Amino acid sequence: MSSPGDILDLISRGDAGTRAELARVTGMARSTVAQRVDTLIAYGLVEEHETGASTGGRPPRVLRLATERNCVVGVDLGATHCRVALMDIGGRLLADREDPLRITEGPEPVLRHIDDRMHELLAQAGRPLAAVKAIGIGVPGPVEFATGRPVNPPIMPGWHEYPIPDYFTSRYDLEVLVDNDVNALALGEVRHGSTAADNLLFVKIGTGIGCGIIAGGRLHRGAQGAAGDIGHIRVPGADSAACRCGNTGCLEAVAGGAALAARLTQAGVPAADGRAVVDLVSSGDPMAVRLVREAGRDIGDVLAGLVNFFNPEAIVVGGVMAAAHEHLLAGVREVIYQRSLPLATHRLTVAPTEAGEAGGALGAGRLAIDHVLAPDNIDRALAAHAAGAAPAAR
Amino acid sequence: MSSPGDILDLISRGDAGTRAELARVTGMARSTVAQRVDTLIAYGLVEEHETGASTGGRPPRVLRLATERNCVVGVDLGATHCRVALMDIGGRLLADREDPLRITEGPEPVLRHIDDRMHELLAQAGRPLAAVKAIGIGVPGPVEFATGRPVNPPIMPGWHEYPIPDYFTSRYDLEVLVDNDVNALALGEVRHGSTAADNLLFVKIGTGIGCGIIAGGRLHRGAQGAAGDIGHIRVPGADSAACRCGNTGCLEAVAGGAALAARLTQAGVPAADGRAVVDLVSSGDPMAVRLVREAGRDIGDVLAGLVNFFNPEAIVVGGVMAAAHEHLLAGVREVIYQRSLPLATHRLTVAPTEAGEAGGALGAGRLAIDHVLAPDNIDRALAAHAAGAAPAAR
DNA sequence: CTTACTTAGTTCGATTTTCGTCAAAAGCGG
DNA sequence: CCGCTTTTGACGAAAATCGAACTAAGTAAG
Repeated sequence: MSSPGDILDLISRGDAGTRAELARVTGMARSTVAQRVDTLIAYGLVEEHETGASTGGRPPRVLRLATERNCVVGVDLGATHCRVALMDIGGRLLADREDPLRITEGPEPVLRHIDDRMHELLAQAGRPLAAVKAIGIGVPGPVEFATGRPVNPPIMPGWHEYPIPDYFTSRYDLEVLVDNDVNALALGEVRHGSTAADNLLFVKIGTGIGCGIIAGGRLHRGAQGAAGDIGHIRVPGADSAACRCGNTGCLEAVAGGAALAARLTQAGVPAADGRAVVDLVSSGDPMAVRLVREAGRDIGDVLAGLVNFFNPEAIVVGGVMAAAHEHLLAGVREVIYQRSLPLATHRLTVAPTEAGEAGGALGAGRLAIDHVLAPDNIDRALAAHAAGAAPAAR
Repeated sequence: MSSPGDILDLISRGDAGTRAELARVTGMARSTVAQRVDTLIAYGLVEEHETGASTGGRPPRVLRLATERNCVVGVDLGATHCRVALMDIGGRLLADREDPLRITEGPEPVLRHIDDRMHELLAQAGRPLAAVKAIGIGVPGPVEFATGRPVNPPIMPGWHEYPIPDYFTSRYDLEVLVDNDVNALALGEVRHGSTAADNLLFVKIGTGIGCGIIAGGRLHRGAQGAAGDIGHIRVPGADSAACRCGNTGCLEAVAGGAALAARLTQAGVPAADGRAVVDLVSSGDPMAVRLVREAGRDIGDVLAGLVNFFNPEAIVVGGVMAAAHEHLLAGVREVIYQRSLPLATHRLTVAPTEAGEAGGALGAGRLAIDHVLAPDNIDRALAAHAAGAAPAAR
């Protein structure tokens, strides 16, 4: 028994593109499938496109997601930037834009900025506001996902407990998902990129270090939504490094972008931040290269433990520092393959992210898409639609 | 729309115990619920028991799992022991028995032993063989769960790729689930014990150290079924300890039962194995106490990292060494609360397991029960039953 | 160009499933 | 004993689903 939501799921995943195929895959009668499809078309989620290639008989009519009328907005909020992306529910990027923006300015100005950019992008892409079904936002700090409230975020003063979704839901008829930025990145990697993995770690190495976790095909957020905070795991042999968290020997204090910049500066090679370090590496500065490779080994040390514990099939590295991935990954791989168990590393891939600059925003958009297209939510929406339409028709 | 399987799920979880309650919970018509229940009763999975207490009107008839006719067998295989437990599908222990048995003897003798014990326990409990719907087996090594084949298990020579389920499925009409022993323990803790947690780590500290992972309410096995192998994570400041895995500084080489026994012996207090260490601790030997507490700190060091990464709501400690849990847990807690982030430790509980000696077998049994009662499997079984019965009746 | 064949989609009556109401059952309280 | 409440079973009504027949739209062979 497949509900309309399940049908839509098959269409959106590309598992079935025509009525006949849907009938074969679900095992339901063709007439029933046709009726389900009609419902979805009437509701505006599915469209009939061109007729496909014949396989010896009447050519099928291809079904597609109604990408013209259904979009989402993905937002990547960083400490000093804000990227907003407009995507259709097929996952295609329609338009995006990045601006410098200090998250420390507080919720209202930042959310107003997002709001403005959303309208700009909609105008640019020629889509109406009503086409936006959901907004996904990735923020650089812990969030209670269910309510969309940041929880004591270290680098987001003024955001603690702020109900981010309310800003938009009080103005527009759409849904808002707020999550940690690394979770968005991880989701984007498995659902948008080509890395098909049910168990994946997305390691973001920027100023700090964080990790998005896909466990059994689903995002793992942990009990308090604090999962993935690997920046403060202790690195063997680095007890002298003091971390902003108050402890010593944290991974972030050893291999984070800020830490590398500081160490490089101290060694006589001035570097303002992580990006500066990356630039030095690109230009072949031997000291910077050595430091980054060493950082890779430190990160690898922590990841080796996590590989034993979690047994992922892929580790994807992103973030500012990942731009220097040849040297960084060399160090990471070196230690992982040395320290992790053969069974766990046997088929493990360690690779840089394929998503570019817009990765975070695309991942956040994917979060929104997954929510909009979730079979349960579709069925609920259709039921509400039918209940609202039927009495009005009488 | 709740299928018969879902109905059974509600009954087995205790969420609804009468037809009226089921109707309220599922939102389906009472007549529909009654029909579903009839199906389950006819199939022999549910029984009507005594009438419950009236709440002012006709007293309801209480529905229960048909525990008389449906049992499972849970098996805990250790390096040197084999515990077999007979449970009903309600999770109640009917009979169990433990024998010394070297797993190195190889698959056939060991499985024959299990087979014999199963029949003994059945006779003892007065249940027919046909009542056994599934067997769950926890083994001390990595297993490909889907096929029930061990994968290069270090302490199980001769078991590599051996198809354990076949031994039983070729003889009897039942299903066999084989998993790592720590996974069984973890499952037993959340489903059998009182620790209700969607994200839990069960840390087994015996000769070696392993960890069962519950992520989002489900067992996390990882890509190769190798997840939870925390015994070979590197402990900061222990690089001198050589491990049997070939590396140095592994947790197991520092805090495992075998390592502790060796260190204690070296210090002039002879101890044969982990259990001997525990005995010494119980008798108040100061050296042993100090060592165990130190081991707790080392384990805590690794767990602190995993708490940051995984953000569980509970850590449960079991295994031989956990018998000395006052001192062990003191060390574990000490380091975790010092090194993990406040948000992650805020509501974290660290406690010894409540399951006793039979924990492993009970957990393995729970694995079998969960499989038997899984809504999808129930619906499949009912469909097959109906398809087989209907044509015969004509 | 026609004809046979194949596959896709639609229509509509038959069947099955589910619902909702009604009545009977079974206890409580006065 | 009688009204009240709650549970359960029964049965006709309503809805969902199926399946077969039919139409549509192509390919391939002669």
